[in-house]
Amino acid sequence: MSLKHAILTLLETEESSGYDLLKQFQSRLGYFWNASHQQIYAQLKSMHSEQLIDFHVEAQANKPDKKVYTLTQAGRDALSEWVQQPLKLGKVNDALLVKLYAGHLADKDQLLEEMTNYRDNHQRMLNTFLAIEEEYKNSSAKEKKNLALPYLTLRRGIIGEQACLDWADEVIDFLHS
Amino acid sequence: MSLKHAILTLLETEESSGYDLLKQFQSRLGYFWNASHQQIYAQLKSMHSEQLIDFHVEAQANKPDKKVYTLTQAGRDALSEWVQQPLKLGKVNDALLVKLYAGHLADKDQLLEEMTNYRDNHQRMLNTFLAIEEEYKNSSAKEKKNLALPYLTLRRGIIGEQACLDWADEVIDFLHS
DNA sequence: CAGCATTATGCAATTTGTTGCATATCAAGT
DNA sequence: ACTTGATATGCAACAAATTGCATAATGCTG
Repeated sequence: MSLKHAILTLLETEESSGYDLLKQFQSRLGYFWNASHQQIYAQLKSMHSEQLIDFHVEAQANKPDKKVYTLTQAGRDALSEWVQQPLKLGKVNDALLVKLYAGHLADKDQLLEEMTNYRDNHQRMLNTFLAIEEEYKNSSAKEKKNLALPYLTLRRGIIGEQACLDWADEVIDFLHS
Repeated sequence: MSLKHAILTLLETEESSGYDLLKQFQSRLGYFWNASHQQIYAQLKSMHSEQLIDFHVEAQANKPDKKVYTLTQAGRDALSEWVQQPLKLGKVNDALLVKLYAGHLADKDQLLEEMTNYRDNHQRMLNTFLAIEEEYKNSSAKEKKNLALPYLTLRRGIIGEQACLDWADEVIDFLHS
């Protein structure tokens, strides 16, 4: 049940609507968490009923109203308690690897297409992350200090995506041979 | 619903019991799939009711009996159909990154412990994978050809674990400074 | 021989996540 | 005017995963 904690973490930095959270998970935080809008709205509802978060409705010019959520004290407490608990190891479930393992059942062109598609996706993510890294590098010393930990999570994204690309190149090379 | 396909893939290579599958997911296939024993046994049951797999009970000396599952023709068909379908992008849910993002709420020593623990785990995985790679490299040309695709999935493990270690070192360096 | 780990299997309750559907506002293009 | 796309929210049915419990045989260690 860690979507809860991912949301608490984001709200701790800044108040957001469900839609804001969705967009963050889809873009710059895509590396460490993914969730659908249905999941997010449902989670926000249940967190509100647990009084971990509060909201107010904000009217916007040129856009529909939104519900902006903020942490309550209980929410802050729950987050800091969670941060102090040790984690168990994360699960890996990578369907592409399963598919490649069973790849003799598909034809080479299909695998190649899947792999180049995979490579393109990760290249796109890497570019996004590198752009954010540039922003960070150009920020003031004070900002850098404040953002040091988020920056390290970004580094995970960059290093991980680079690894994806290196591997994809190996596989594509093999499939071409 | 891809545990199903992961299991079909493994059974396509060799017949196995639920426990065998569990052990594979925990060790050499840990990189690409994880599942609990409850999940595996339940999945096998449902796949058997769908007639994708068959089993026979095998008595063992010095160990409890086991149910050894094999693919049926329908199972083979389902697998090769799945391999031919394009995948959607995998989800990432990395609680360690969430925690690091919110790391200012924990104390440095705790984060350090979490990170060194993470590093150790991934070092252990990397060592396992490297040992398997050695085996592969020492196998015959014929074997190498047969195992080419599984070997590429192993490479994903190696490259990915190395990336984990590189990143962990960056973070640990930072936390020490 | 008592206690613990490993092998081997499973059920039931609950929590999470997915899929499909539904609604509504506003901007921009055709 | 009409359609498409982005913003913004949500419900309901279903599938999948987690957690807790339960059983049973065997091997090993003290």
